[in-house]
Amino acid sequence: MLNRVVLVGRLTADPQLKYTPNGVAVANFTLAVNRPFSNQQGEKEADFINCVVWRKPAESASQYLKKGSLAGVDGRMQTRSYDNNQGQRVYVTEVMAESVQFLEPRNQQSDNSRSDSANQRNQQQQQRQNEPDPFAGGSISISDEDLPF
Amino acid sequence: MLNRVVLVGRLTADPQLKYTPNGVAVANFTLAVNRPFSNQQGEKEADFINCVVWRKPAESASQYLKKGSLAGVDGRMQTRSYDNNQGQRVYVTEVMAESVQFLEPRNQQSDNSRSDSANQRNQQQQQRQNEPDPFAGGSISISDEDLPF
Amino acid sequence: MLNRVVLVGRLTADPQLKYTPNGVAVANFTLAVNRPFSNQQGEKEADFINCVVWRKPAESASQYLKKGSLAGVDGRMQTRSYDNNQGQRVYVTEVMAESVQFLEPRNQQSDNSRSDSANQRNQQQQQRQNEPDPFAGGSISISDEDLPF
Amino acid sequence: MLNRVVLVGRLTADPQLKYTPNGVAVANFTLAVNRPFSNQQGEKEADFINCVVWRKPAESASQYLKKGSLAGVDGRMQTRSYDNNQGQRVYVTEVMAESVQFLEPRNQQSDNSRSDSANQRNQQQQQRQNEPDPFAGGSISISDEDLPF
DNA sequence: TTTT
DNA sequence: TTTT
Repeated sequence: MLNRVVLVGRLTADPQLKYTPNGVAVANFTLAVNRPFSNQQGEKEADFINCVVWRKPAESASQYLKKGSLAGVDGRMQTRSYDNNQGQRVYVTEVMAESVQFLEPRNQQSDNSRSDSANQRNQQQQQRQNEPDPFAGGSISISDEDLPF
Repeated sequence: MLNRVVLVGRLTADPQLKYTPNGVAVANFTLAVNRPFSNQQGEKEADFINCVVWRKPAESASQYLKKGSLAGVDGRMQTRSYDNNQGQRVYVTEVMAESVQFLEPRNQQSDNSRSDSANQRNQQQQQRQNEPDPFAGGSISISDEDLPF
Repeated sequence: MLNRVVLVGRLTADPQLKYTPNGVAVANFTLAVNRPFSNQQGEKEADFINCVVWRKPAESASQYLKKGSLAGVDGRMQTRSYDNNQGQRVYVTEVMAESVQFLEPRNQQSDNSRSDSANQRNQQQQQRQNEPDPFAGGSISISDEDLPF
Repeated sequence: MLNRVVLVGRLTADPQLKYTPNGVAVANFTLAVNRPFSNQQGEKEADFINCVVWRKPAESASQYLKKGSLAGVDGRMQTRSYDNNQGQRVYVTEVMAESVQFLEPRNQQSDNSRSDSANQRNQQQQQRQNEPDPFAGGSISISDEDLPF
């Protein structure tokens, strides 16, 4: 039962870092992966692939990646479903990234090139690391049951 | 912009073979790929991954695979969206299979073990091959614009 | 720095199970992977790819696989070199399998279909598991320094 | 019989472009792919993986890549053997790259940052493209029989 | 809801 | 809507 995905593409937005009620880090981001060939109208197309990362690599991704970053992902495809607020079942396919590569040339300068939301996220995260907050992730809906291992 | 997926799993149902208005074969099937580990409730879980194949391998898949068959897929992840009849945008992620492997031990007997729908499909297909029908795929909604190349 | 390999093929011989001086299991086997197309002489060709597995999956591979078994491997390519007894440097490329799939239909009967060397190996292994031998792997040249992690 | 490899690494040297007697382009290069973890001595290690590309992507690789370039490869593992001049059989494992990605940020300037051998190669290549030389690849030992398709 |  |  093999299940392996490898992607290289660019983030469509800054990664979103959250914490489960138990304090486990999860980051979500979408990779835009350009298709090798143009379509019949001669347009360049891309696939937009949702990725999830857990634990340490989640925090690294959130720290080193931002909108537009070139990144590589090695992971597995996963599917799940939930009922939306209109009572309809929604099916989700995403990539559980086991490792994330930062393919952007190391940026020697300070991080002020970072997008605003990335800076904000970063501050929150730093805060969290200094004082392990009992309310960590308290208001978010991800659950420890989604943990891959 | 790498995009590569490799899967081995079992078909949840017989493949669905169709033809575009131009007579190009497309087959759809879903692979159930069991996860390597049990979840926190100790249950075995699986991912259900939708696959599409075009042209010759579509016809082979439809001929050699049926519900429950073990198959390998080598392809790319693709995303698309459409508006459903409630006017909502639905996002779809699927695997465009470039090659499909039949991992079931070659079945030496006649094919009467085949599920009913597989037999039906097969008859249709045979008919089609004998008399290339001008209405081929006439009533289906897939379009030649989805062709990968 | 992505490095990912996925293979499905047949073992050219029974796996070889050994133990490092520290008692860590390693298995070696070669997968014959048929090429998708025939060559210019119309002959079917295959690639013969050396694989290594460590620890638990090494013991499982040695237990469940034998010459001719269909198996899937998910791992990484590795290279190393050594000096042979003629004093020449030999370069080796192999696949470090992180997981091995047994794609043969579960064989319900006893294992007497097993090749002789597989049975032998198996006996040795069983012995080893019963009385953890201080000389384990004593006479073999693999080293704990090759351990992947 | 799946066989899929995806790599991201850096070229250890400029690619070597040659032509078969029939004028088909082949490029060879080695990718250094850093391992994710340090070894037991705390040293960072890398795997050095030989790659071959044919036809158009061979010429692109030779044009856009040089020693040190970050590149991605999507392809298949291949093995072959030959007898060296000491009459010994040498076994070779390499990656047949079906596609090569240039992951270096597009270099807006002229190409004078190119290594000398790259420039030389390039000139030769340009010459070849202008006047399709009857002696193309005349002195090299690669054969059209190695062509993948 | 999409990236360079 | 899910396979052995």
